[in-house]
Amino acid sequence: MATIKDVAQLAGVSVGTVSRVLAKNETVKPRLQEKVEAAVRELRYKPNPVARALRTNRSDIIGLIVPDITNPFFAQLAKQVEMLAAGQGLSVMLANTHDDPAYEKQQIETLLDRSPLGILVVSASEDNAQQLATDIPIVALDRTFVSYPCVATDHEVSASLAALHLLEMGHLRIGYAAGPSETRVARARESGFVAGLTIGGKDLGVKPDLEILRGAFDFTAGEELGRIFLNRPVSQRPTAIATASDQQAIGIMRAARDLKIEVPHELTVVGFDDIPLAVLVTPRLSTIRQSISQMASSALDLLVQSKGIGEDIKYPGRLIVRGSSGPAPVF
Amino acid sequence: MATIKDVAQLAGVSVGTVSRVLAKNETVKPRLQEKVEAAVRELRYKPNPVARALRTNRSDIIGLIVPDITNPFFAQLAKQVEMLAAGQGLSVMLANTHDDPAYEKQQIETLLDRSPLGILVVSASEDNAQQLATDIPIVALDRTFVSYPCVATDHEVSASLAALHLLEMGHLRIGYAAGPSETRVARARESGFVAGLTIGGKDLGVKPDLEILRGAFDFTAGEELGRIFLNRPVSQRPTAIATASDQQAIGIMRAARDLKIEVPHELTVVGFDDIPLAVLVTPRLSTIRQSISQMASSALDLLVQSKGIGEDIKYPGRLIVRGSSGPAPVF
DNA sequence: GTGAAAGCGCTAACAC
DNA sequence: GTGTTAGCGCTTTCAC
Repeated sequence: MATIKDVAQLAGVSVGTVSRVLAKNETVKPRLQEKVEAAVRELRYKPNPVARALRTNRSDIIGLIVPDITNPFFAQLAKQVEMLAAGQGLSVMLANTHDDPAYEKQQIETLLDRSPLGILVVSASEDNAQQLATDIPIVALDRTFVSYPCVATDHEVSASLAALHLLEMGHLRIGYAAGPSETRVARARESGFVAGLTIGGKDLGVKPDLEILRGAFDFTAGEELGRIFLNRPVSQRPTAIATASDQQAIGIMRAARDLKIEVPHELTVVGFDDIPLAVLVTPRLSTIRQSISQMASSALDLLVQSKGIGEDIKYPGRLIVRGSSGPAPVF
Repeated sequence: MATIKDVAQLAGVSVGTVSRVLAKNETVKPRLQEKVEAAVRELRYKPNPVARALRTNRSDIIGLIVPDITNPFFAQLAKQVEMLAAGQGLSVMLANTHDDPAYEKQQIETLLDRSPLGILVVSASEDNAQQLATDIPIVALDRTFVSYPCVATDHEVSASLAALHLLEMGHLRIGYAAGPSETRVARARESGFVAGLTIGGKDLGVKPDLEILRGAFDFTAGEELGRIFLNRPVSQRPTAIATASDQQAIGIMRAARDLKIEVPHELTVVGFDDIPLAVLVTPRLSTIRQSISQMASSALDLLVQSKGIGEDIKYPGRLIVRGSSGPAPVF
């Protein structure tokens, strides 16, 4: 591999000059600049990122810490981050934390040792993580992390979209399958849904009935909640159920099928997340999709510009209407 | 951050000695060794990986190139690789190729510039990729890549497992939904299935009827193939269908439901891959699971030991029997 | 505006 | 056995 020295020699200039034209901005005479560029081309010279990193204490690597890359949401996030990063000549280092705060800390520290340009972390440690002693920019993604700027979905607003959707279709007996109230997201989605219902109801001059049940985010929990919601006389069961996750929603659809309740004619179901499975179930699931590419893009921007203590950024999700939602039945 | 110099000073030795105790194997007098170790602890010294990489031309980074991290199979692979790597103090750089050979080449070269310990690549360029000019070890994962050693599932053997399973349950009219014959895996799975049926049939002294239909790996193709297989008189339709992918299998189950054919009582379905969705459908899907952790582990070993031109390694998949397979119906 | 030279933190000869 | 030292390839003063 050719080094900067070879280039300097071939171009008949000093290494300093080569370095300057590589760094673009400096004031190098056009004549020399051309000679250097010619030499670079001829030798197919590419600066050694490792040497550069040693000298400048900063490499063109972005660290990405996620709980579990196997989770489709994080996988999508990772993909977007990697794509955007690659577009800027940056590489991505991936680390999983398995939702273990101690392991997360270790992973972050290992990464920090490599002097990355910055670190993006989807944190597992809800609150109790201590500030890192580093000047490497860190941005929290999806969930807050210590006091670093956080780029995330506005779960409140997003959930309220589902509420408005139900109201617009005339539903007045509504169920909400919430997530575990220990988690911040679950609480945010729940309160957003409630708020949306309240405000939307006022606007439309109606007063919807709301029943909230809580459970895990998963399929099984959804099925159980579904049975509770639906295993009662028609006049007492909700005509629409929104959930805190698509898995729950799919569980509820399963429960509905078992009880011979037809979706969407007798029951509307709206999920949250838009997981790949959402389009594979019948009917296809209406849901709220987070704006993953926007999040990735903003987070990366924050890092690259290393806007020290930036402000949190929140993006609303988008309502995706599919076959599982329809107008309220008239009994 | 403390440097090796600080440690040397505090321990009252030279940097060379410190470097030696850090490298473990050298012959350093126990007395000095202890002093150095004490100094390391006191200063919380951690060697700078960047400096080390510059000096040795090799870092403790593993490159991982996949077509698309969003694909659950690659995500699982990535997770395993990352976990195993982290256990050895190695970090993982992730890059997506979007199944584009040109982009893949670029991604590999970018990675190569960072002098990684080695690169794991799940290649998109089926055949036509040229050898890389580098002495950094490369191992192909899941699919062959140029002439580098390849760690993959033995698709033939794995598919034959499905065939034997069907025979053991007494099925004699069997359908196989193959993948697109342009892809190597599809061909391997198909021929493995056929071979399994032939050999197994001989062993059991039976001569099963086999009908093969081909289509894309996806859900929709499965549904179409399913309709062709199943939309005929009972006496002429297969009592069991194996597929080249779980998506196809799930499509077939959907087709069966539409035609009021009950799985597994009237029809056995066996997929391939064990995607997360496989346990969410009703009945749950019997399938062949690739041994992802074994693959990841072997591939990593090959890299770390940089067994130059090692041999290809193939692992058989494992049959996972679930609700979608049952004994052949007696008509 | 450009060249010379001093390191970034580390490893690996090479001396002793 | 241990210390000394010469770089790895680059950026960035500091002179001129």
